[in-house]
Amino acid sequence: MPKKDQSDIEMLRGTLDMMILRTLVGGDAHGHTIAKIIERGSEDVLEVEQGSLYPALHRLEDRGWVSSYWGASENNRKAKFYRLTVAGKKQLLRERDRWRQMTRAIGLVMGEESLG
Amino acid sequence: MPKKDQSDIEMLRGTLDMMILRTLVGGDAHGHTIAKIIERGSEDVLEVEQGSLYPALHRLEDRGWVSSYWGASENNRKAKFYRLTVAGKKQLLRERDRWRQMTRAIGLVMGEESLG
DNA sequence: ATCTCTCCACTAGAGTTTCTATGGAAGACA
DNA sequence: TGTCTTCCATAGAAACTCTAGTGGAGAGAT
Repeated sequence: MPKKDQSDIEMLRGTLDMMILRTLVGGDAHGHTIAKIIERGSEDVLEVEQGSLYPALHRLEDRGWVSSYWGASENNRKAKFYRLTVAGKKQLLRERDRWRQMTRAIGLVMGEESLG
Repeated sequence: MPKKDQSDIEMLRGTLDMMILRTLVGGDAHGHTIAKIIERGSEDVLEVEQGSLYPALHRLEDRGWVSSYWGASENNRKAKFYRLTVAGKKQLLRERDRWRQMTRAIGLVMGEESLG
């Protein structure tokens, strides 16, 4: 497995929570599945480490953006499922708008044209 | 002055260095000017705090992406000018490509369509 | 001359997120 | 029984930005 580049780490900051919320729009899911959906959805460009994923899920639950319950996974293992709350949906829209505004602003600074 | 939102902070992570390097493509500049160029270039969406800017400049210099020299500013004040090095130009291209790849990947996950 | 404003550089400490590296429990299967 | 895979979880380190300051020096007004 290739070593993660530092720039990857930094550029992903703050986007994991948003992508988790987005994933849950498609229905309740547990951690392992959420990670797979994000990874495959990004054409395997993004990697979701467990050490990032679970703290993020707990963070989202603490803030009330998601709720959780125990159930059985597709493979019949015990798994904690997460559900997007009403507040979480609003948060997702806020974060998506913010993401668009920020990437647009950075795009303006970086310029659309070639740098030589 | 409005309080900075946490999401702003996170989404800017890792992009400041890239934007500084990009700014220096237009010619040598000192810290104060670099900040203004980025802020105005982003239509004042981005704010560059001094507490972020100067550590970033020192970081870039340590890594060899920029070099520095003392001079006089446009207002005849003492100012430390920064110049993009050859290695810095290569780094800028790497970071720009990475930025494009990451934003594209995140865009795929977030979906282009409305969320309702 | 002195005061005040603006420009310009710099630093310490706190806060947040992510990483690496583990540990552990439980079903599937040979 | 033993091993593989799935699934959850945490500790400690690393990195960057923020807030909140310090300090100096030129410019212009009084």
